[in-house]
Amino acid sequence: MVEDASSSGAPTLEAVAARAGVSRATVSRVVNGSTTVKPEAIRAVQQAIAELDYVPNRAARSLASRRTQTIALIVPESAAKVFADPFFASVVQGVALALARTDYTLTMLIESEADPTKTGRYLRGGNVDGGIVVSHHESDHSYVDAGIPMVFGGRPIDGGESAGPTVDVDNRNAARAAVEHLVERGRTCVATIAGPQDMPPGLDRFAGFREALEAAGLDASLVEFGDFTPASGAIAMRRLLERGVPIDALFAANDQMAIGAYSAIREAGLSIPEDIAVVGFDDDVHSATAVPPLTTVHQPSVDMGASMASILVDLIEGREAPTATLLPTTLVVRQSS
Amino acid sequence: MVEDASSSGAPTLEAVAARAGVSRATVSRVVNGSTTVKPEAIRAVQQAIAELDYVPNRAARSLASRRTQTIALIVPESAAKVFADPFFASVVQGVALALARTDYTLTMLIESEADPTKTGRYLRGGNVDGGIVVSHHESDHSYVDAGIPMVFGGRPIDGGESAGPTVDVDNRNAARAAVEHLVERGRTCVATIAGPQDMPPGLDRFAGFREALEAAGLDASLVEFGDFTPASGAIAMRRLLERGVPIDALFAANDQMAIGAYSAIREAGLSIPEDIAVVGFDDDVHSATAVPPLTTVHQPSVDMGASMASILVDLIEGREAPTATLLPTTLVVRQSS
DNA sequence: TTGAAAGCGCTAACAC
DNA sequence: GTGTTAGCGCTTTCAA
Repeated sequence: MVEDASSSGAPTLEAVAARAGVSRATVSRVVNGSTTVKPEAIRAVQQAIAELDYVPNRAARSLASRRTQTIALIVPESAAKVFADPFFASVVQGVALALARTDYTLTMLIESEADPTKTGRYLRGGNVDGGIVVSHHESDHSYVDAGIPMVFGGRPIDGGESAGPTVDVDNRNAARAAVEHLVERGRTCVATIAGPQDMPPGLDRFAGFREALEAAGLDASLVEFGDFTPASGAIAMRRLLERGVPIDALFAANDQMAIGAYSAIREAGLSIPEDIAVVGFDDDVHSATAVPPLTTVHQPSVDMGASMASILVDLIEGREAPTATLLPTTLVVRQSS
Repeated sequence: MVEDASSSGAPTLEAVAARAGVSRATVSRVVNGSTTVKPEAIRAVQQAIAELDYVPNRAARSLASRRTQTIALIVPESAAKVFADPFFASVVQGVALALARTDYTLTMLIESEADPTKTGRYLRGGNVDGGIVVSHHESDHSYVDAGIPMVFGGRPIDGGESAGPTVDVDNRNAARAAVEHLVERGRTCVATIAGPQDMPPGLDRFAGFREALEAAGLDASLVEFGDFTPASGAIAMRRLLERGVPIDALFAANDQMAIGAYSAIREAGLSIPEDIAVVGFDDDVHSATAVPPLTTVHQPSVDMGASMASILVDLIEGREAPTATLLPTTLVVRQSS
């Protein structure tokens, strides 16, 4: 179906102007919602736009306005983890959904391990208006001074100044509350499967664990480390059990490791929660349907993504934005504790 | 740090040309790998590019060349599922990784339910060179004739002509093999939790289930439907058990529903695989660490994403590409069967 | 093999 | 309020 015999590709602003009987500038004004246009002109333009099925060309708009209306989502190449981890997946989902309601477009930037400077150069090349970083594993944030606004998920590694606003949950206090819950249930030999200690969530949840036990006067030496994967949780749990000391509760730094621990606990012929009560962290999709359903710390992951997106948009558009946003967690008590 | 006192923002091609002592056209040729440039000129330009830390401006390039070097990843607004589903997450990961090795950029397009035409208009607006569609729930693919190449994950709904190349696994035969495995293990009362029957994977896996049982002369009426979520799996399993007829095996149309079924089976005081053998589909991250580890059909999800990406790039660049790619599945036998 | 020049489709002063 | 006029930074004929 040919819309306009004289045009070859998509209709241009010029075609709209001609059809509406106004100048290109006026069409541009209407498209961009300028208030200084006569109502009748607005109507004429809108009708022409509809008739022609006109869509502004992003590249041209961006070139002329020096804005790209594009936001980069920066994920590490070890993206396996980013997407396999339901928590990150929800954060991404939150970002994407929030942005879908704006005029911004999301582009995914995988940090190439082969060429670590690629990401930074792309950001500095004026191709995006801002960036969202959803991992903290690396401390080499060479893109921090990309000259454009950046928002980070999770607090920066200690010592590293935050390069921009952060959106996070209070991991330490949330972990502390989770462990206190175990203590209140009468558990006295509480172990933990901590996360990697080069990542803030790993560090902070571990700190919360220790705080809770020390406050209760309990031993806090039943510790093994995992890398947030189910398999690492299973391995860590086996090591804890092999110590041969009594354990009546476990705090896992995330749900995936908790689920991994489930299998090790079962292998050992122990039952949950009778022999060992388990609490996780994240409240991912699988925790509610685990057997038994997992008590865990719920993080508002979709909201975190949405917050990051809206903070970034505020920054890009020159509005004020909080430099550190802490979203509330809640302990979801199910049958594992 | 000011690289070049005379320039304000990022260095332009013009600045590179000046520094290298050549024309802008020559710089453009070098950047785009033209072979008709003298080696010494190439070197001079490359050095200038390095010194200036020059990055081509995408918008300008796209405007002039009428190519965008951008590929859209189109996901339904019910993106909750897309990202919560580890299978889709891996597919996306495969797409992203494959594209990271090319000059193409991935932009995520969420199909707005509020304005269903938005996606189509964006695609038709010349903003991307091609699109990858990773869901088939909707039959309204209004973007099929967006005038740009499109690649689809999974075969189209019956009747709907494929609007472009598809990448898929042979769901029917894979399901059939999974069920045959149960039959070979001596199971005779095989139930299934099928997926939604408006989605090809749901349909095809169900068809494979029936085929296998009919070929074995067994009853194929133990069927309940779920929506691929763990919760729906649990509910469906409960309904199956409530029928009061003997069941000694279950084929779930995906792992998430299989895991959901696990809890219903346990609630009923039955054990896996002694009382009921279970086989899933997808081989997602959790299946190996489930208790017991789940026997399942492994899909090469990352490869599927990568295939979609490379097929799309071939199409965009005018190369031939297969219209239907079927990737191999393998039955991973673990302890649940 | 290289340069000059003409746009790509749009925005943004600046006049009117 | 609206039109005119320059470009935004790059690619791409066309000549040389």
